[in-house]
Amino acid sequence: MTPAALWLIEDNGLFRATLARGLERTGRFVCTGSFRTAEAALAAAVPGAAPAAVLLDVGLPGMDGIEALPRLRERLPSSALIVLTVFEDEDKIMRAICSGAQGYLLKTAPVSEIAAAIDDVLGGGSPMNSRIARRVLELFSRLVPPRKDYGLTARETEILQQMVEGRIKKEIASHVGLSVHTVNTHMRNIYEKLQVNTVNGAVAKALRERLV
Amino acid sequence: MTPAALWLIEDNGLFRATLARGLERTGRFVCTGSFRTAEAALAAAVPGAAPAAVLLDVGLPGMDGIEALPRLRERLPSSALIVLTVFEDEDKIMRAICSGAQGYLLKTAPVSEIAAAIDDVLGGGSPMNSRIARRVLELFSRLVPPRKDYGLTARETEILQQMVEGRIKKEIASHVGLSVHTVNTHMRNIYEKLQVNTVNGAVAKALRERLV
DNA sequence: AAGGAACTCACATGAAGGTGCGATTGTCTA
DNA sequence: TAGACAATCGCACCTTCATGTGAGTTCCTT
Repeated sequence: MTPAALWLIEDNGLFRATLARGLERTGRFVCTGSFRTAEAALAAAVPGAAPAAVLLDVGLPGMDGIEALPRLRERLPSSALIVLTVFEDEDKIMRAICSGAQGYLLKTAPVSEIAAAIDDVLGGGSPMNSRIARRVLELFSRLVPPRKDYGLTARETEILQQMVEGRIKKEIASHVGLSVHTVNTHMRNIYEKLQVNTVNGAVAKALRERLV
Repeated sequence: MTPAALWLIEDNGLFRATLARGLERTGRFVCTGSFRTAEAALAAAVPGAAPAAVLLDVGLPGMDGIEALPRLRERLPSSALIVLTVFEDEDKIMRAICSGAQGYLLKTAPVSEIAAAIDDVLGGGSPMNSRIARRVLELFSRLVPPRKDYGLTARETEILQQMVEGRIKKEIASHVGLSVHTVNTHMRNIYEKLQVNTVNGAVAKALRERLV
């Protein structure tokens, strides 16, 4: 099996060289690109020279690793993008995940582990720390939540939708073809059922719990 | 450290007993509940007797493990729910993830590994197979829309968050330690940047586009 | 036929919000 | 050094909202 082509994007020259040597020594990889900044890598990212995987540091000078992700993805659609991090900032990693990286490795991990993880990614996996995984799952269940039943009637749901659209009572009334008074009454009932007492409370609850 | 209370829900009596014995032998766990069906576990799930974690087989007679998840979650809100699977059916696992399980273990894994994974879950992690993780990430990047940048400043974002919490200007002011006037001004700027002109419009936009 | 639930409309009042028109203070950066 | 921008605070005026209290209709179930 021929070695897989890798790119490294990492501002620390020593770490970059050490990692490159360590990975090449496994015989499974060859570093065809070595960049100090995301800008340099983007400039080199032309079709035809795409590596199998890109190892990308998040803490880069100039363009942030997270910012670079979507652009790299655009220019290297078939390369696996793997984020290297010191794992302090979970939020950064969450943003990286949303930007379409395939793997998240700790810079502190031994080379053998990093190599195994790269293989894993190239084989269709996404190795990730279990704590990160938990964060992902939590975000996930917020995206796809079990919608509770507050016993809203059809009319109430309709008006709640209008509220979520950002309309005021008057507008809702004319949209739905009712008097403001009626809309007012429905909103009271919605408030009671959702246990809130402002429009934005109701809107927040509706959107969070996917009631609409 | 006192052992963590576990429940096992698994129809195969032999496997259940073997697993229970193996886990208890580590000294870190004690099996306080052992059920053949999800229905039996649900009947026993009363407040006060909640275990630290529940190990739940997906392939159960009667009520499916996946169906049982949301109900268990409802009755045992503070227990970790861990799915045991033979890992053939990724789709089942995806549905389990959407139902709010915290961990996914292979039934074929050695007891030591299962024990380590339970510890991991109890410690706030979610161990998962890297192939599953990839599936999750793919689904994720499809669900999460690219967040637009409205150029909100740090302060504005902070106040927008408070708005989403349902607080009124006065409350926001005291929470953030500002005068109502300042909060007012920030809200105006938020409105302009988000192209809205009511709290609930801003809240709706923030939640929809995940600005907060 | 009785009862309940959903839906409709109305008035009034105090609280909260939206907006026009100011101002001063820092901290960057061209 | 001038200018841009974020952040802070202030007043005034009108709009919109929340809520208490009422009542009439239709439709479905018991």
